[in-house]
Amino acid sequence: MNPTMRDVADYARVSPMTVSRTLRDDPSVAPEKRSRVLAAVAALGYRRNEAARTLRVGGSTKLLGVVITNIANPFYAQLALGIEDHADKRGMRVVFANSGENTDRERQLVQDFAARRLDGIIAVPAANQHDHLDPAGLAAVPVVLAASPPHRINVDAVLLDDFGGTYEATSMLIARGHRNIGFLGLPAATWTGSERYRGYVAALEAAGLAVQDRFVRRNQPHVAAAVEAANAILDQPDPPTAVFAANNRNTIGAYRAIRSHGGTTALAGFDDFDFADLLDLPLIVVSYDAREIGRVAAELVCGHIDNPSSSPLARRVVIPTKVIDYPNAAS
Amino acid sequence: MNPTMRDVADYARVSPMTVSRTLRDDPSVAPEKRSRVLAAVAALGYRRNEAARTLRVGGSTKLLGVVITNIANPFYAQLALGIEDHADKRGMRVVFANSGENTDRERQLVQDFAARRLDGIIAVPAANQHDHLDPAGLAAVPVVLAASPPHRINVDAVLLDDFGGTYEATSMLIARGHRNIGFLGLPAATWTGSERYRGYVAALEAAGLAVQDRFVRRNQPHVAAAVEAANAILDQPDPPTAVFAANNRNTIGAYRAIRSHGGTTALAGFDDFDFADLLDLPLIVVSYDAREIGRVAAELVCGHIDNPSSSPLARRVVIPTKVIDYPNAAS
DNA sequence: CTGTTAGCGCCTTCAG
DNA sequence: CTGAAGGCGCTAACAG
Repeated sequence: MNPTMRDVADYARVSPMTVSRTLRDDPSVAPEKRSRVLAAVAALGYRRNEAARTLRVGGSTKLLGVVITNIANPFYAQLALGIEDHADKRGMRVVFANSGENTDRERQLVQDFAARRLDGIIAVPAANQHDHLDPAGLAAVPVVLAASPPHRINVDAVLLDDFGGTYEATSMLIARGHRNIGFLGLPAATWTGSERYRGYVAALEAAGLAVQDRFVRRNQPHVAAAVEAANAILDQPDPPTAVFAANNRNTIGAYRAIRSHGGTTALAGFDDFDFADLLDLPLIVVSYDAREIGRVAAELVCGHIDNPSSSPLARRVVIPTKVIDYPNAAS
Repeated sequence: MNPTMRDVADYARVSPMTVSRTLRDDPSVAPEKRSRVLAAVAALGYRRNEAARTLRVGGSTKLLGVVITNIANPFYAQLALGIEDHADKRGMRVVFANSGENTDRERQLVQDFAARRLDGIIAVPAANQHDHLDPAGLAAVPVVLAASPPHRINVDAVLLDDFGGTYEATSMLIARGHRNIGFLGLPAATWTGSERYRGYVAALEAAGLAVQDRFVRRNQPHVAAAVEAANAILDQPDPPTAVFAANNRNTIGAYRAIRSHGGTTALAGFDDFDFADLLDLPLIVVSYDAREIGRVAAELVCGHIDNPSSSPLARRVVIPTKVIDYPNAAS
């Protein structure tokens, strides 16, 4: 095994306490012994066991747990960066875990985090069932949700203006003369899914247009399904002249479908991406600062860590969205 | 504070040992006491402190540390997924930290990981200086490198066929008749940077072509710099008719520059990406399974965890690359 | 300035 | 089947 403080003490011919104090830079250690200890540490390759220290001091683990659905989604990668930004400032490390949109796994993960006594948890819930995210059932570890408001539990949340962004982008399509607009959405059971759909519907209604169910598909779990759904919408008689896609997966799918249909259908979608301005068809996207969401979530959870009594506030922070128009000269 | 095992024991009117045994599913606990304990656990919201348990049992933390340069790079996001894939199978969690291409920070991070007694560390080194990644200086925590072979330390590594992929893609450009081929590279001090350059040079030489320094730029830290470098190459009299870009950042930069120069320059680049087939210019990419790199790295590090004596082998696993041609009808 | 005692939360060992 | 004693590695709280 690794050397312990006892070993160092024996080697330096002092008591473990002197080693402990030296390692803590306690000024009340005689310079001579201090250097003996340091030499012993170097000779033995000793490294203090932080876990044991934490146990004794009753201190925190300085670990932040993050449960997201999929780190490969650039949105979550940015979120992760934002969380790390803030965590780093406080000397904290971040434990990431992917839930894969599975609530059971999400529950498992947060329980594991609680058992490990992480200082706080940031979660992007896979669904609308949040009972397992209640700090009350998680050894009182503070929880902050991202991208979805809490359902029947009392925790903070950092949200995106899903409704506003969708409303604005859809309205832009309408302003450009489109009257029949398709919608590729997310499961209605998720907050994001229902809010974005609500934005689409509200924009249509504000313009006096009716929602046509034949133009709406709301459950495409991957790009291939999105392509298929978009094709189904475009293959109808009297198809829509524009499509709104509720996330990047659907935007990519719609893009492929539109391209194979001649590229004359206008497209708008939630989530910006790197190549949006390099594609060969025009595109409107709803953009936002995902990194900021992570940063704010980390701030909120750290607030609870610093002040454990401040729990029952259930704050909401909404991050704004911005619509960007990429004219992309069509082929 | 959180309830402890003592609290549960008192509540259930048994000894702490009985609680301990019950929580471990030790069959030698009377059903009646067992249910009393379980009830107490539920009533108090008790959760065993895994850190304390680990201390006593001498067990592992079941944490894997990962140091990468930037999780926002899709390559590292995939790598992260691969690592998690394997870690999950073993009930391990993953601590991610970004070094931001900074070796000092990288050292800080791995030392923090060692102090926390993580079971293993996977690192994508920021530079060619690896002394701080030697397990000997890290409380003997096993280390595996990804994407770069170890320099003067004795650890396993999972590599990419940087040379072969670049050679093949460059050769494809040559086969299409290009004689003057630009190169947008990475810092020569990094393994990846020198290997990919070596592949470019070897392909030229194999075809009897001379390397022309005026076509080579090797240090673009972000897309804007890559655009600038590509412009500088293309603005020369008698510019190259093709460009090889050594990573996704450079490919994007080159793409933008080529586009603004009329789009007649052929482009090949290391790293595939989502929209490669949706762009409005043809493109050749060197593709590979980044997730597999992570999976293998996790396997290797777990091998050392299971068998601590197997350290001094310094195995190398090379993940193959594949060249993909995206004809992308030009505008 | 330094060492001793005791104990963080849990579990191994060994008597009952 | 159950409990008491002791200790994992570290450090507060006291002596000296």
